[in-house]
Amino acid sequence: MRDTTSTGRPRNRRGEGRLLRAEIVAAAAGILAREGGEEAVTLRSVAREIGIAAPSIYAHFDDRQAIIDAVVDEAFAELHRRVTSYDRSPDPVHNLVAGCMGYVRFALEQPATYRILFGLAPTTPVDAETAGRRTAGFTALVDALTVCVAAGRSTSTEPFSDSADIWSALHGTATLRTSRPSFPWPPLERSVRQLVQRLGLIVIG
Amino acid sequence: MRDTTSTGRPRNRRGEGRLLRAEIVAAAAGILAREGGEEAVTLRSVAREIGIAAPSIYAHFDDRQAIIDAVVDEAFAELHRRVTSYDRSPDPVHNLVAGCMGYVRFALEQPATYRILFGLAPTTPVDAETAGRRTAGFTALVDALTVCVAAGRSTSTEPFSDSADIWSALHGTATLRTSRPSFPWPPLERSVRQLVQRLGLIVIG
DNA sequence: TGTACATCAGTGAACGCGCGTTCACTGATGTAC
DNA sequence: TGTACATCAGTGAACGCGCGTTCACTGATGTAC
Repeated sequence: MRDTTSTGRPRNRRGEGRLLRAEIVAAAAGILAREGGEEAVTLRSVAREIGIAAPSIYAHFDDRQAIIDAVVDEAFAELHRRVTSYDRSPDPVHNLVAGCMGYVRFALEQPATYRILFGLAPTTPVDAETAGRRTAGFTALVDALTVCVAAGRSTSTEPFSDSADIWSALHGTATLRTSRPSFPWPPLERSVRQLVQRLGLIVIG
Repeated sequence: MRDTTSTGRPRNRRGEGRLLRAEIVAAAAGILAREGGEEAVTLRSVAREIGIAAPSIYAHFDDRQAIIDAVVDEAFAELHRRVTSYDRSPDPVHNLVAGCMGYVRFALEQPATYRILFGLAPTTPVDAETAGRRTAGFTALVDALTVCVAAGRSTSTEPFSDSADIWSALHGTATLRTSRPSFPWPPLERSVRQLVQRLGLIVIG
């Protein structure tokens, strides 16, 4: 395994050096998803993937952790999309379940990516704006449950706490299935629907 | 940081070489719990902790992974104790909740240890006996819910599937709280009691 | 009771590996005059 | 239109580190005779 390739990629034109930054983040995200763990994302593995020399990365990132941070930011944005991109229904319960399904599906389809979001306590302290972006998914969940309460479709008296429990249950559903793929799990849709209905105190409409 | 210490531990007496095996497992478990990640358990860190030379470990373990495996086995046994060691009550719902609380408390008190049990898919294939020991906790949960059904305290018609969902929810409750310690979580007991009651279809007795 | 010897419980030095990071550099390309 | 030069987008070699693992070894201790 060589660090460099003779048939290397062509260098970017003048003024287009920033393009490499995006390539680095994309390569890191790819390695993470493919190899299954953050530790596989090294400066050298990223450089190898793109076909550049390892030190070239320092023009765009302070250190290895800065690459990971960029991947994390992108992944949070993608997760938020998955939680909020569904066809709106007049039925608020349907919308709530759809958002939750989006969450769980993301976590199951991209387990390694999901794991760097919620698998460990964040090592780097984050500013308020970043923290906001990182809890946007949860906020959407609370909102969706509150709409159900307002529409008389949930008897929850504490939507925030009940949403926190739903979030925990969704998180556990996705991660435990990832961890124990050969366990005889109930069908995913059944579990998610039931978790939401029972923990969200949904009444049949 | 040196590999060896001049004030090393005294070597074991003849015939007591196996004692070192237990010391190695205990040291590895300690490093794991203290450092928070499996990757901190290296042959050298374990040797340093005990005060032996790194190659001495090879008399007791084939390789690094074998140490981890031994720690995992011990941790599963400990988890099973935590799930089943509570004062039995005539109330089957109380027993069910007590077992679940034991599970979640173990996961919250020893997050790194819990993570090597359920944080990733097992890398080493396991024999049937080992697999059985590793699902003993879940079996206890199904049994406890089944007792509730028999006593008319649960209306669950699918205790196995509902137990799987409870397990997922407990897993998520513990791991997400570990991952997001500064989130305004509801009190732990409230969440666990409510997860069990709602997902287990518990009726007020 | 004395002694040669086998065995046990380790040690110490060395290896090759991939890693993050530093450093001095190179060669193409755009620009000022 | 030509040319000197600054800048940009990287490169290549090297560093020290901790790691897993191999190897030949050592010194205390129990045991056979």
